[in-house]
Amino acid sequence: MLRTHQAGTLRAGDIGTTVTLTGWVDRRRDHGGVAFLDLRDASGIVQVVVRDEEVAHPLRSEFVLQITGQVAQRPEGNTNPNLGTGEIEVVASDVVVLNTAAALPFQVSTALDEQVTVGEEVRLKYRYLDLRRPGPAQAIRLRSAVNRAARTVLDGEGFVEIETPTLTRSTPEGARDFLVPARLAPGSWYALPQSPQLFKQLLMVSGMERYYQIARCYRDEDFRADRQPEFTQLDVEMSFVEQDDVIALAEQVLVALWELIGYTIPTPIPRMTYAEAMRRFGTDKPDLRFGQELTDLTEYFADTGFRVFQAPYVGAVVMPGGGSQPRRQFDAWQEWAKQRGAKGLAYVTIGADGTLGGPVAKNLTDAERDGLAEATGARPGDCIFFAAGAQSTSRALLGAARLEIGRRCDLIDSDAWAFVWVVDAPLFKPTGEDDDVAVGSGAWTAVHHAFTSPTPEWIEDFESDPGNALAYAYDIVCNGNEIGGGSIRIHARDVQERVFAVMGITEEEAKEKFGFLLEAFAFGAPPHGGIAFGWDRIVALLAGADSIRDVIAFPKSGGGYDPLTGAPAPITAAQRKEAGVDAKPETAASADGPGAAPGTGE
RNA sequence: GGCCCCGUAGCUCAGUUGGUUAGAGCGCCGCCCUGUCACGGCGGAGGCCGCCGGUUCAAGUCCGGUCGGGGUCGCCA
Repeated sequence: MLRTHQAGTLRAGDIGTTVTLTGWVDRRRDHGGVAFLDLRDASGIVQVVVRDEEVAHPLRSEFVLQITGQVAQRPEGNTNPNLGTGEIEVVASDVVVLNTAAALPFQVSTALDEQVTVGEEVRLKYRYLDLRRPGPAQAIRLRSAVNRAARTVLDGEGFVEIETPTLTRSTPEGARDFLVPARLAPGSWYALPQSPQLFKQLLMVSGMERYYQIARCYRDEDFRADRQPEFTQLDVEMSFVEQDDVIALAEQVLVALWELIGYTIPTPIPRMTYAEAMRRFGTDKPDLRFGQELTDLTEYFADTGFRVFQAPYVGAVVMPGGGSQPRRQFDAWQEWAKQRGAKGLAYVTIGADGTLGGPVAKNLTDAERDGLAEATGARPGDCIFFAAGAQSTSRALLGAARLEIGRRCDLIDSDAWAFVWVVDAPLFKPTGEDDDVAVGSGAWTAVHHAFTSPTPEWIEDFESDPGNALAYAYDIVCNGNEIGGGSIRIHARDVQERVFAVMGITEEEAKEKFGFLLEAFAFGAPPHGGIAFGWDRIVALLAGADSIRDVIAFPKSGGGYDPLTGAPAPITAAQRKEAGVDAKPETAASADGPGAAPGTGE
């Protein structure tokens, strides 16, 4: 080793010891005859005193040094309470420059970490320098601790960590595949997996019984703050289990993770049905850190004369103190709603004396006005926002409005953690409802994925009422973020065929797309189910990061561009030729199979 | 793909109703400084104002387009 001690670990107890340290020059303070260097390594910072001006003068920020010297008590009044090593300093007897450093594109110094903001673009381009800073470095170290904690829990429960291929077959899942040309089979392509979903189910057929993997997944879709083209899941699958078993295991993992930041998640984590979540919060991932639940006013306005409220669904959400917003602010709400594809956002204000105001109020009868505050729970000074129309879109709008109200009115305790399982989601949704690409010829498509089992109550006759059939699936939601989800799978061939039938997928199409899985299931597939956690998002939540980019060592920026390596980049003509990118498929038929089945990704 | 915001020195930003030579802090370079810890002092370098076009006597500033970044809806579990 080039050193005997780590810089940040030295304490008063080391006084008198001769040590050799290595690290970077965090800052330097050169006084002519005496110079102070803040030497930084992974453990922290220690002050080094250099009395030889010849030696100290040429040193610059981020030079890599090897320092030998004696640990000494700092002179009276010169201690630095901001440093763990502030009681002592190292008086250098020998300074070796292990490497020099060019002037930096941005300042790295620990001392400036919280005072200097650097744009994300530069930080990502020089991510290796960014990671020298304590904040970004801490996030990456936390991620390592999170991985370790999960592995400890799963190893203790008898799970087997198994790697699955990243070069695989393009299977019809929800998202677009990343494709890799196969040099040895020009015109044929590998796909990068959107998730290890199919492989983990095969491992259950293998009798592994308990599988997990910290798995990289790839989806070629547009990005968001919480989305990257490659991302990580903690992927888990178990045999001979029911929903409660998977949930119990998942809770063990989550508890272990949040313990890392000193929070004990109360278990069991409460559960809510999908229907209840939609009814009360207008979303399948409710943020339970605050109230302002939606009110269903469909019955209330059943006989209304107001045209706008003569709709299949009328609902409302209350904005506390919103009654005094200026007109301009209400116009902004209209714009906000329109940006979400709504026609607008009707509202009623409640004056201090309880009289209703706003353009909608005069369209209501006296009776409708009188009972409104009570029906919605609104109080004087509040305002009530309404959405009327189709139930799903109206609730979605109110749910989004609720979140916006929570933010604007500061109703959300940012230190709170609110977990909930959302269970009993519908098994199918009508095709075309959200402008989905129609799958096969069916009127229905899977909400989760095509291998999700109906709940035990529905398994016999989900065909009779596909719209109300429930999936044996569960999502774990934290503070309004879906951080994981899974399901009990179909293991019986006849059930699988019946599900495909509802979705309008013919036997031939099923064989073409997931024949290998169906074949495997013919050889004694055990009942099984599992879950996948959105690892990047979970670590981001634990780290208090705004973006999952903060918890990924080398993330991509918008457009899938990596500012550090410059990927993606053009390839040479020779590479093109060798890769077979331009090869023409021999038959058009094989490349033109049935459409994609949605939602196979977990 | 739609909408919103941002592109000025290495970094973070200011730049008036369009008006001479585009500024600040930090960083960088040189010199000085023996107890600092965001050390200090003096001096200095550093700008295709993202790019292209337009309006104008005159554009960092106004207009159109484009590229890049961020956010959001679509999309995506």
